[in-house]
Formats: sequence, structure tokens, C-alpha cells
Amino acid sequence: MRKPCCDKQGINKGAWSKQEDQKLVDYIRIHGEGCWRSLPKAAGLHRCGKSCRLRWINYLRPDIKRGNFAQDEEELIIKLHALLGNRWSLIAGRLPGRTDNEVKNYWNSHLKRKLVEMGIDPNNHKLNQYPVPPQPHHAATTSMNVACKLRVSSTDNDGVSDAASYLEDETHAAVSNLDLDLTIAFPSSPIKINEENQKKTAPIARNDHEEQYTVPTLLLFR
DNA sequence: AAACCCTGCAACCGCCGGCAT
DNA sequence: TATGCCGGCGGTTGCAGGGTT
Repeated sequence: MRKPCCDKQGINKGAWSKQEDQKLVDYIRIHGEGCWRSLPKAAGLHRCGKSCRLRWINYLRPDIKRGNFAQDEEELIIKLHALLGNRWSLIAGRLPGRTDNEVKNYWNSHLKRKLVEMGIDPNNHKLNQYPVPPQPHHAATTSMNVACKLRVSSTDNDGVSDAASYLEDETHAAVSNLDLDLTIAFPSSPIKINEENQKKTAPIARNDHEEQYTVPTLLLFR
């Protein structure tokens, strides 16, 4: 039986007060990040160590970039999610000043919906649309530059785990500027994400045709 | 103006892996 | 090798605030 991370009695929960924030910041400024379990007591906080760590990492750290995500950050999150899946800490590690919690929240509240609206399954980054006649400019490319063709390295891009281990490998830490080509590239039958079609095409109707059409797969996962 | 609904975000919970003993 | 501790992670929840009816 595992012990709880801290004694629940006499422990504050919920939103942090200004005073608590100040105590935490002051303590870490002097002593640095360290043993989170003993920190609350040492800092005079009635909080569990985990809570302190979370508060510091997600909110109080001085290098945190707050505010809206830029377009390039959005694109990078989408690309990295296609590579790594829900490995938010790894994704956040590629976005200076952003935390895993923030990236996760942004994905769940904004990007997921955005991809769905574009006819892209946010879980596997595959297009849900039917092939339609080729168009000179793909709607998705202009609005989001969705990750369809990803070049991580010249040879290995055959799956999430490989990409993840690649990114995790500290020896490759310098490779933060992955060459990720974002253009939609359908080898044989380019398709158009047409918002009108999207509205008309009910999910049930799509299912009826799933057998007939080969749903295009992002190059990464081919 | 009030009630209800929706959205975004901060925080919590439980699990897992690494490490020390 | 087994066990326990600790930090880190991802999923989930709860709530505040804004929008809509």
C-alpha cells in the first residue's frame, strides 16, 4: 500500500493566495529548487510538496512566457504532437517558456477543435475527408500548415516512439530546429478540405463510405 | 436582471520510472 | 532482487468568468 504523497490533514488545497506565492518564490529564490517534499515545511507553507512544485513550474517560474500562443508555436505543437502524441512535457520542452500544463490545456481547448474543424483527426493526425479533385491551394495549408510531411531525419521517421526517443536523447538536444516540412503532400490524389463539404458530410454518411475510400494518411505514418 | 451554458485554465490525483538501500 | 521514496507526467476535475437565452 502506497503512502499518500503528504499528510492530508492541515494541508491547503485549491487556489494559491498571494502570500503563499510570495513564500514559495522567496524560498526558492534563496534555496533553489530542491526536495519538494520537505520544501513546504521549510518555506512555512501548508501545502503538499507536489502542489508547490506544480505551482512553481506552471505559474511562478520567472522564465514562463504567458499569453497567447503565436502562430509558429501552434504549428510546432501540432507537428510535435503528430510525432510524440500526448507527451506534453517533451512537447513543452521544445517551446521555450511554455509548460506542459499550458501546452496540454491549449491543445485540448483550441488546437484539438481546430484540427477537427479542418477535418483532421487530432488523435492520429489523419485526414477524415474524402478525396476531391485537386486544388491549387489547400485550405489547410493556408490556415494552419498542418503537419503532413515531416522530416525528422533522413531515414528514421517511422513512428512516435522513435521520434520521441530521438527527441529525448540529450545528444540530439541541439536539434531543436527540426526540419519539419509542413506542406500537405498527397502523393497520388490530393484532396481539399472544403468547409461546405465538411458540413454536408455527416459522420454517419462518412462511415458508409469508409470501405470504399482509402483515407489519406500523413506521410509520417505511412 | 436572472438563469443557464460554455470555455479556459489552474490545480489535483493517481500512476510510473528512477534511484537508493 | 525486493522494497520504499521521490519527482515527474498525463488525465481529469472544479471553478471563475464571459456569453447567451
